[in-house]
Amino acid sequence: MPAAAFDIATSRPDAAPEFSPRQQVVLQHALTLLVEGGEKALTTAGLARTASCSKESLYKWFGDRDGLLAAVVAFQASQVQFPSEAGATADAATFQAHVAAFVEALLGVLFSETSLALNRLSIGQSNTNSNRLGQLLLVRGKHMISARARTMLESGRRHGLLKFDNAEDAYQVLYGLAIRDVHIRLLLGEAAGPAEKDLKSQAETAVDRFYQLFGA
Amino acid sequence: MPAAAFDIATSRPDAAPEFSPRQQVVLQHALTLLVEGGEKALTTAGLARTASCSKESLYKWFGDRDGLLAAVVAFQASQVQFPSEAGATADAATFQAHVAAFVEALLGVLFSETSLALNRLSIGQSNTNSNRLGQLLLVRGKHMISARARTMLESGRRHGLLKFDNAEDAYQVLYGLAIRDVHIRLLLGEAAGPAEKDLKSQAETAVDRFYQLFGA
DNA sequence: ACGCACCCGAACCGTACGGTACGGTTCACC
DNA sequence: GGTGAACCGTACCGTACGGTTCGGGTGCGT
Repeated sequence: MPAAAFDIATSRPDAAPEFSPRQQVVLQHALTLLVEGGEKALTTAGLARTASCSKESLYKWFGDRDGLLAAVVAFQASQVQFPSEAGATADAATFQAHVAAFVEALLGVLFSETSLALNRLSIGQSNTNSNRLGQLLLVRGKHMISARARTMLESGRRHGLLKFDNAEDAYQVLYGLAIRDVHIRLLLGEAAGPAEKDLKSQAETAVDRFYQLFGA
Repeated sequence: MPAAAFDIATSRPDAAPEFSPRQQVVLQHALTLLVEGGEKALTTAGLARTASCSKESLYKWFGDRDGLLAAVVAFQASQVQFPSEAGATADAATFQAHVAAFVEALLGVLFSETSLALNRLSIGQSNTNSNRLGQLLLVRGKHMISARARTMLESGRRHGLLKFDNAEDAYQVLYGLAIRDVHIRLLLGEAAGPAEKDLKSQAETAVDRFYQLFGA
C-alpha cells in the first residue's frame, strides 16, 4: 500500500489536495480522455500510454482506479475559478450586473464539456462505491458555488436590493431560472442549440426574472 | 441475426414497441436490478438468473446488451402516464390547480428512483454508442412531456389566463422553477431531504412564482 | 563510484462479462 | 403419437481490463 496514494476518504473534503506537476499533467490527460470518450475510454493502460507514464506510477499515486477517478474530479474542481465579488454592491445597477456575471460564469462552467464529462462520470457511478464521486462533486463543486451565491444574495438583501426569507431557497430559484432543463439535456447528449450558447443573454433573462420575484 | 430483436434504430421513435407479457416481466426484472445496483448490476447472466430465463432468449429478443438497455428505457417510458387534462380550463382557479397537478406529477416522475436510475444509465452511456439511449430518453420522455406542457400552457393563454410569447420558453421556466437543482443533486446520489419529498408544496410554490412571471 | 529513489515499458495474471452452442423440456398444433 | 417452435439451464469461449511484478534506465546525493 503506497503511502502517497490519493485517498479521498482520509482527505478533508474542503482541503485542496496537492498534485505534483507531473501528476497534474497526467490528470489533464485523463480529463481529455474522459471528455472525448466517457468513462469507458479512461482505462489505466490507455492513460499510461497517452500520458507516457507507467501503470505502476498510476497505482502508486492514486491507489486504484477509483482513486484515479476521484483525483480527476478533485483536480478539475480545483481548476474552476469564479470571478471575485469585491465591492460589487456599490449601487443597484452594478449589483444586478454582478449577479448576471455570476450566473453567466455558472452557465459557462456547467455547460462546458469538461464539467459535463465529470458530471456524467459521477452520475454513472452514483449507485456504486458508496458513491464517493458524487459526494466529491457535490461538496467540491455545487456546495462551493452555492455558498458563494448565498453570500452574494445576502449582500444584496443587506443593501436593500433584494427581498427573500431564505437565501438557499432564493439561490435555488435563480439556479432553476438560469439552468432550466438545459443541463440535463446536455448531459443526455443533446447538442446545444444557438440559443443555449449565448450565455450572456440567458443569464440576463434569468436575472431579470429573478428580480421580478425577489427584487426589493 | 434474430428477426424479432428489438432494434431501436429501425423502430420509429414515437412508435410504441410491443413486448410480449413474458418480455415485459423480464424487462421489469431488469428495471429492478437497474434501480438497485446501477448499470453494472445489470448483467445478462444476472438478469437471466433473476428473471428465470435463458441468456439465449435475451439475445433472441433484444439482439445484444445495448438492445436490452434500449428496451428497458422504451418499456419504462411507455409505462409513465400523466393525468388527463380534459376540460381543465373551466375557470382561473381550476386551471392553476391543474398546472400545479401537472407539475406535481412531473416532480413525482423525475424524482422517482426508477426515473433516476434510467437517467443515470442514459447519461452514463451518452458519450458512447452514438448515444442511442440518451436520444431515446429525450424523445420518449422529455419531449413528450414538453409537448403536453406546451399545449396546456397554450390553452391557458387562449383563455386569457397566461401571457407569454414562446410556449417552449415559458415551459422551460416552469420546469426550472419546479426542479431547480434538485434533479441533478438526486442524480449525483444525494438523499432527498424532507422538503424535497413534499411534492405538492414544491409544485404549488413553483406555480405561484410562475404566475408572478407569466400570469395575465 | 556507489547506492538509492523514482520511474518507464512490457509482460503477466485473474476475473468478470458479453456472446454462443447445445442438450433437454414443455406445449401447441396436426 | 409425432413434430416443431419456443424456451430453460448450463457449459463454454474470447476478450478486455484492473492490478502486480520485473528488468532496466536516469538522475541525485554522498
